[in-house]
Amino acid sequence: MIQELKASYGHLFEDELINEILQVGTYKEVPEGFKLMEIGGYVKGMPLLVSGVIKVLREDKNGDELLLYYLEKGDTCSMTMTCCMGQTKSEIRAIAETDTKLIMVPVQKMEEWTAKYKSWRNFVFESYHNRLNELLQTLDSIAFDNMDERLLNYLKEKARVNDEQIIHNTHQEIAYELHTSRVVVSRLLKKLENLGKIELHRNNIQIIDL
Amino acid sequence: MIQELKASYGHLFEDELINEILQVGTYKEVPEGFKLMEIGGYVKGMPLLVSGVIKVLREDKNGDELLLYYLEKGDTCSMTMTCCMGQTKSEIRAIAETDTKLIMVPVQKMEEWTAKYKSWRNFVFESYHNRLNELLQTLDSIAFDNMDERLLNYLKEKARVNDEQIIHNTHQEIAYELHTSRVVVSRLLKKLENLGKIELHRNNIQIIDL
DNA sequence: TACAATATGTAACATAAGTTACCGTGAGCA
DNA sequence: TGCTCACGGTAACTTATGTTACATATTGTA
Repeated sequence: MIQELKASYGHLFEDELINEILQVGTYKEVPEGFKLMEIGGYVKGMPLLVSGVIKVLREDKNGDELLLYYLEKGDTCSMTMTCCMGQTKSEIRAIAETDTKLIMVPVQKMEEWTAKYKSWRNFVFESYHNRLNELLQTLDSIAFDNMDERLLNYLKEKARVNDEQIIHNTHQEIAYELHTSRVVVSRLLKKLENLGKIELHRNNIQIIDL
Repeated sequence: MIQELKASYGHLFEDELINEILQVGTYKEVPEGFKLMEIGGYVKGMPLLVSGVIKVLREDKNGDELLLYYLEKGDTCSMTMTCCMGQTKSEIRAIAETDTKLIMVPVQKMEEWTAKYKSWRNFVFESYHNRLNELLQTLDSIAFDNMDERLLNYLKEKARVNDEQIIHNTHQEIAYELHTSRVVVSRLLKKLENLGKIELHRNNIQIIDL
C-alpha cells in the first residue's frame, strides 16, 4: 500500500500526512463493475484513487442513468466529501469502470487534516475545483450539444480513460449512459461509421479517427 | 456593516472570525443587473451575500446563456472559491438579480481561515455541498425534463427568490435564461395560462397557482 | 397625435430525437 | 445440428423543440 500511495500522492502530500494515511487508511481492490457508492447511501469513507477508473452516474425518476464523469488516478470524490461533512445521503452512484485500486480514509480524518495540513487543503480544494468543472462540462454537453456531438465526446472520453482504441460496449449500454435509446445510438454510430470515424463490430467499436 | 454581517453570519461564525471579516472585508452594495463576475475574469475576492439575490449563468459557444442557479443570503460562490485557490479564470457569469448587499473578503484569507476556524471550514464545505447539489438539480432538469417542466420550475424558483407572485420578465428574457427561443416560451406560457396557472401581461407574469 | 420600438400571439414548417416494429446475424448452448 | 437469445440495422411514425414569418398590441416619445 505504501508504494501505491507514494506513487500517486507522494508529490502532493508531506511525509507526515502520508504516514497518517497509512495508519488509518484501508487499501482496497475492486473489480470492474463493482458498485462503490449507491444513491441514497451513507458514506463511510473517502476514496483516494490509486489506479483504475470510476464512473459517476446520476439517476432520473424512472431509474434510468446518465453518466456524469470519470474519476481517475489521483482523484477523489467531491460528492463523498460533501456528504461526509454534512452527514447527508449520496446523490450519485459510483461504479468501477475498470479494475480499481483505492485507499479509503475515515471521514473524521478529513476535517482534522483540513486544519492540520496545507497540502491536504490544497488537495481538497483542487478536487472540488476539478469536479465542479467536470460537472459544468457535462452540463454544457447536455444543454448545448446535439446527440451526435455528445456521442462523439462519449467515445473520445471512454477511449481516453481506458487508454484503448476499442470501446467494449453494446449500443444499449452506451444509450443507457447517454440517457437515450438504443435505436438512436445505433443510428448515429452508423453515421460515424459512414464518415470513416469508427468501425462497428458486435460488442465493440473500433475507433479509427475521431 | 457589522449588523449586516452578524445578522446573516452571526450564528455561523465565532466572534473572532466575525472581527477578522470586519477588518479585512469590504462592504458593497450593487444594483440589480450589476455584473459581479465575468467568464474568463480573475477573481479578486470572495463574496459573502448579506441580502439580495445573485444569478449564476453559463455561456455556450454562441454567447447564449443558461441560468444555473441563484445565490441567496448566507450563500457564497463556490466557483469563486475554487478559482481563488487555483488562480484560474471564472467559468461562469454572476449578475445581481436584485439589489444586493455583500461583503468581499480577500482571497488569501480564505485559505488562512480554513486552517484556523472550524466554523469557516464548515461554512466552506457546506457551501460546496449546496452548490454541487444545485448544479445537479439544474442538470437533472435539463437532462430529464421537457421544456414545459423546466419553464414551470423556472417560474417557481424566480417567484421564490424574489418573494413575489409576479415575474417581471419578458418572454425573450425567460427564453434566454432557459436557453431556448422566445416563440417556444410564449407557446408554453400560453398553455400554462389556459390551464389557469398563470396570467400573462405585458412585461410580467402573474402567478395564480403553480 | 403620429411614429418607432418592443412585446406578444400564432401559423406553418423544419429538424432532432424518441418510439415501435420487424428483420437478420452471430454466439452460446442443449 | 438446431434452438434461443442478445445484438445491431433500419423503416416508419410521433413528438418536442427550434425556426421563420407575419400580425397585432402596447409603450414611450418626438
